[in-house]
Formats: sequence, C-alpha cells, structure tokens
Amino acid sequence: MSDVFAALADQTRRALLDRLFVKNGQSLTDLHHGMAMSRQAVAKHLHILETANLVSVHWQGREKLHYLNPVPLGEIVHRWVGKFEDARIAALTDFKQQVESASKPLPSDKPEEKRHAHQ
Amino acid sequence: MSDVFAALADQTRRALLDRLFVKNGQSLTDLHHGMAMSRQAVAKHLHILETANLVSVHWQGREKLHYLNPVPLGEIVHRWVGKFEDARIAALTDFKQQVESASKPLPSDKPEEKRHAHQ
DNA sequence: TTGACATGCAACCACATGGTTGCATATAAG
DNA sequence: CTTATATGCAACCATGTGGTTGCATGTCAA
Repeated sequence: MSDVFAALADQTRRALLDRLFVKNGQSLTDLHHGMAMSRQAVAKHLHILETANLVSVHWQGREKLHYLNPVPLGEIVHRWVGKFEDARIAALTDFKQQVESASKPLPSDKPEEKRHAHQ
Repeated sequence: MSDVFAALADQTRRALLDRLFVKNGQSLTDLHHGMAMSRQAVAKHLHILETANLVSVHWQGREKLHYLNPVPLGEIVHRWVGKFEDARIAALTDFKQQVESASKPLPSDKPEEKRHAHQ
C-alpha cells in the first residue's frame, strides 16, 4: 500500500510507467534509452515498480521485459480514493456546519488558505 | 502532483487523513493526541498535507483547524488510475501479441512473476 | 570458444526525510 | 498583568533515497 504511493511519488518512475503505456513489454536497455541517468539507476526504479507490483516482468533469453500491471492500483487506490470521493460533497457540508456552528462568519464557501494574524 | 503521491506515501499522514475523515476540522493538538510522536512531528506532517492541498486550514483564535480537501485526490489520482484502468484490457492483449510474435510459447495468459534462470 | 551484450550486485556518496529538542510568539483565561 | 495553552521556527541527528561507479554473471552470435 505504502509501496504503491511511494513508487508513484517519483517523477522518473511515473515517466517509466508512461513509456510502458506507449509501448508495453520493454527491456531495461529500451527503457534506459534517452534517460538522463545511468542504466543502474533505471534498474533500481524498475525494481521499485516491480516490488510495488505496478510492473510485471518476463524473462526472454537475456532480456527482461517489463509490463504494466494495472491490477493493484485499481484495487488499492480505488478503495482509498473512493473513500474520499464519497466524502467529497459531505466535506463541504460538514465544513459549513462546523464553522457556522462555531459562530464565525464564513470567509468563503470552501475552506481555503485564509491566513490569519499568525505568521 | 508528486506532492500528492509523496504525501500519501507515508503511513502517519494517511492515518491523519483517516482521523480527519472520522472527524473533520480538528486542531493540531487534537490530531496529536494518541500519536506516538512529538507534536512538532505531527505539525510537519500536517504541513506536508497542506502543501499537497489534501488538507485545508482555518484559523480560529489560537487554534488551527484542519479540514480534508478531497478535490486534488479526485482530480489527480483519478486521472492516473483511469489511465491504468483503460490500459487494463489492452495490456493483456499487447502482452499476448508481443510474446507470441516473439515466437515463444505463452507461459500463462498474464505477465506474472515467472522467474527465469537469472538470480 | 570468444567477444559483445543485457542484466545483477555491491560499495559508495550527497541530499531528502522523519524524527527530536529548545525556545519564541500569539491568544485565552484567571 | 500573569499564566497556561496552541502553535511556529530553527537547529540538529539518524536513516532512507536516488544517484554514481566498478565488476561479475548469464546469454546470444561469430
């Protein structure tokens, strides 16, 4: 779970996933091509994606082909994000209720970055 | 974008979001209560969530109340998950095509963790 | 068999991250 | 006014992370 989010937190790894979107089943050398870092750095990123189960691997002779694995994202993230999605409307309503019941005028209809006297 | 994923990559921060999910609009002290770390550590985490726009803030006297902001999650993550979702079927098809065109028998109908002679 | 190619492993390094403590400041309460 | 409360800021520290380089190993092609 943390693995998936952590894997996605890196720009390079998202770029690798993007490249696999465009063309699935690429080797390390393929994916390294055009990247501004060493092959080993790319290999490390791919291993992280593999561990997070976002990429599956298939050996073919001396080449290790990388494939997108969309399943864990669909399962795990959807469940998490879904939770918040459901709360989307409720959150706004709750905010109004809570702030109004605290007898303070509403500065906006959404909890924005209203800086107070502090800092 | 990276901010959102990075913010979610930490267990403590997800726990904080969970607590705000249960009860929205809590102060730092509220959220610190029961956590096995210093108040300042919690404050740092909250600031990261604030920066990632996952939490909005509203000052009320000397209290800083924290509110869930589900919008960026909905927008950014959904877009990414959707991308994977769309590629779900395509990935399987692509894999079959590519492996078969490489004149190798298909070991399974999905690119699983088939370990080869390596390692 | 020999050489080129694709990958893996390990040591190392700079910087980011998550945590601490101490102290300062603003607000509420007596 | 004084004191307690809620938060912020800054220095500091251990560990994790993203990158490097060098070398070893497995596989394909002459």
